[in-house]
Amino acid sequence: MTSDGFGKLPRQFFRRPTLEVAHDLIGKVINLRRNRIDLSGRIVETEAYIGEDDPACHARFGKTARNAVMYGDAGYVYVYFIYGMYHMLNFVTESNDQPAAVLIRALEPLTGLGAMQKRRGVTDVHQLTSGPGKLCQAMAITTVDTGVDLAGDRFHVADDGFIAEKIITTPRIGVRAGGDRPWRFYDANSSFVSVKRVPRPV
DNA sequence: ATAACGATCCAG
DNA sequence: TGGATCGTTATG
Repeated sequence: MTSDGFGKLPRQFFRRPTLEVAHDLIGKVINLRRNRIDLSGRIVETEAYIGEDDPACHARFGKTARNAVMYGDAGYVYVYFIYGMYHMLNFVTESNDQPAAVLIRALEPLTGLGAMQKRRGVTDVHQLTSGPGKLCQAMAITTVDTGVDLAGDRFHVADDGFIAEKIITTPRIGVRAGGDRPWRFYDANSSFVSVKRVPRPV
């Protein structure tokens, strides 16, 4: 049923330049199981956070207990808690000692809609996973998931053959310092993107 | 020890 | 457009 057998992305996929990974993740499918219920969603929006020189990256102050996983190998989950009530899902990229990750900002819900609606408290499918905080709430993703290996079976990303026809690049949403970097990507044809922002003119 | 600040979301 | 709400980090 799910795209499981078609192609779970290997660690190699994540062990590349973060901007490439963030771009290529558009259209891929996140699969995970929560309370014996399969959940899945197609990635329609991402953002790259790259290294200690990126003022918006959590690695800007160097290695700490919270961001340690970003300094490890690629293909692992990094979830952090923010604003006292929301969780943010990231996938670690690049190689060891190159702290970087891709923030998953929005999904098109595919499987487990009922469970997502229950957790979100709404039924409108466009309100389930169209935002980084929303998708974590819909899929019960918390800091407990930090460190999960995406090469495993309980939480992975797959390629089911879908190809986004048009991917838009814009500055990242909600960041102050480093807000000028065009490191956000989204599927132009998706109605599940969090914020429609016109790409900054050249 | 303490205070300021978010890679957000939703109500008003 | 402002407030909720608390872990992380910097500063005294």
